[in-house]
Amino acid sequence: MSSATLEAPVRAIRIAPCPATAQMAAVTPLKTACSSCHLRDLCLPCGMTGSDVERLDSLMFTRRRVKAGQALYHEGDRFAYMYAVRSGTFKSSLTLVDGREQVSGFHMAGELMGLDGVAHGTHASSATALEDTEVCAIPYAHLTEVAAANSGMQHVVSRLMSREIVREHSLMMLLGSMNAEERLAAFLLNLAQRMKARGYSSSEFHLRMSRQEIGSYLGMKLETVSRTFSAFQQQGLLEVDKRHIRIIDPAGLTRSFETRLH
Amino acid sequence: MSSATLEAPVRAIRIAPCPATAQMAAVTPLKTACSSCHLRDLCLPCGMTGSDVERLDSLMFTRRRVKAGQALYHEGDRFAYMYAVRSGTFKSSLTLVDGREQVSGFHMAGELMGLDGVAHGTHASSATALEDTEVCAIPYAHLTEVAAANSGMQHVVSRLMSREIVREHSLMMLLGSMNAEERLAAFLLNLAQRMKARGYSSSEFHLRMSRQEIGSYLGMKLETVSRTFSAFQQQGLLEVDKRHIRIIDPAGLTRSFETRLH
DNA sequence: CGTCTTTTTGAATACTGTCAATTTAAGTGG
DNA sequence: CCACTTAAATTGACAGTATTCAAAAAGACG
Repeated sequence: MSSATLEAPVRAIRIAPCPATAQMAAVTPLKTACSSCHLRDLCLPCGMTGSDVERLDSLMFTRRRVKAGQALYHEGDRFAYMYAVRSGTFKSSLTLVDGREQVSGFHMAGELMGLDGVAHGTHASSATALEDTEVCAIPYAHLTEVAAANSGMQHVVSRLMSREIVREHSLMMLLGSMNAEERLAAFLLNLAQRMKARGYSSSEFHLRMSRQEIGSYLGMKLETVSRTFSAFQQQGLLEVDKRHIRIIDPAGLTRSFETRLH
Repeated sequence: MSSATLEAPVRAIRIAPCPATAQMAAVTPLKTACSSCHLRDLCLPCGMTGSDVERLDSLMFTRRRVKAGQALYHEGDRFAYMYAVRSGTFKSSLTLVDGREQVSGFHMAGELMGLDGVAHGTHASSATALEDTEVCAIPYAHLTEVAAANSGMQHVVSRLMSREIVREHSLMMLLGSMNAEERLAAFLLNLAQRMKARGYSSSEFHLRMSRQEIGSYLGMKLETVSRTFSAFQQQGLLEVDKRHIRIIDPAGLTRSFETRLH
């Protein structure tokens, strides 16, 4: 139940002009204006000016709820929307030839999903809610229309895509050159930083993903993830209770992947 | 010397309106029109119409030569150009905190580099020539100008960036879920396919990168790369003579990473 | 021709994966 | 509400794979 306190701030996000109920949202999707969104600083951090945001507002993005375990889109679906997470957590994943799942990312409030679909017009990965979630659906065609009339907006979209490329670079780095402890340490510190950016505690949080999903993302088996959590606990770096994490010694965690000896 | 025959077709690429000498190029950079470029089908495969290409031509990209071992740009350099490889091979890499190099990609004729710089206005990785090379320098500011006046062009740029994201997804997959043999097999088959798309033999080619660079890219040590080459040779899948590769049994290579048993 | 780099190969070690058993948590249905 | 089933997480023992250290051979280059 300790996770409830952590969830509270996310649940508190409400759109000023449309304080509708959840029931209404399920039937008639809410529209959301970026200018009044509590997440705008996270979502559009690429130097958007006030006038850019106003232009975005002309689109009034549709909100959509996705329940825990449900998919927002599937690998191969036609690409028409990109999505901004409003609340909750998603995973991106793709299915390997042998049927196993490969997790390629986790997405928290204010982060974007679906940009990999621009390339071929179909989503290259699936997005699945790890808890009850809410997203803004951004019609890509409309976005490019706005962008065509406004080069500033175009820059924003380009930067967002480039940011995704950079993000994946660093993950490749992680997968290519780190051992199990370093990978998990980097993962936890990254999560902590993102939690902090969202106003949560960076030292204590609840994992929304399973050991298996973490392992898939970090390129290791779920047993190794579990063992590494235990090792960190024995080293006095963490307290772990299933999915509840308390970081006791962040500097020690940082050292564990900066002090590369092998 | 066997590589000379492989290089010949690349060297043969000449721009129709400007058949200048290499010496001239070093002093007064040549300008290149996309419409007359032999690589246009590789470089702009995202559904560009004839009129789009004409608009691109108004920019007349500057050509630049980069000698083997030299950097086209460094990690941290201000981002102003993206680059299209005209001939030769590049590697993208970044420097880890401990000073080691992490290779994040290899780029052949017709492929783009530098898109990771859009995010923060500085290049997130370095690009180094693995042999004597030639690139088209594409001023990003001009490109966005053209794109602003032409939404079709904007789509092209967006698709190119998205394609980069998808490419990195598949590399992550590789790093996250494959063993040494599978990684090297996937790498070689990918190279073979790209050679074929450029009109070279897909069964016999010359590697432009060292075992160490391959290892860095694939997340394994150079010794393991070497051992895996030897293993493939013993299995009758390859003939390896240093950097000269002949693929004897492509189907066998494919099986080696499709028949995933672990 | 000597030096430096790259590549190959061997032997020992370390790490991660595999298999299996147990515990705990979370649903499900009577 | 409780027994039952299912899923998630932990832990141990062992096997397998990749890394490390070391040495030697083969080119590359001035």
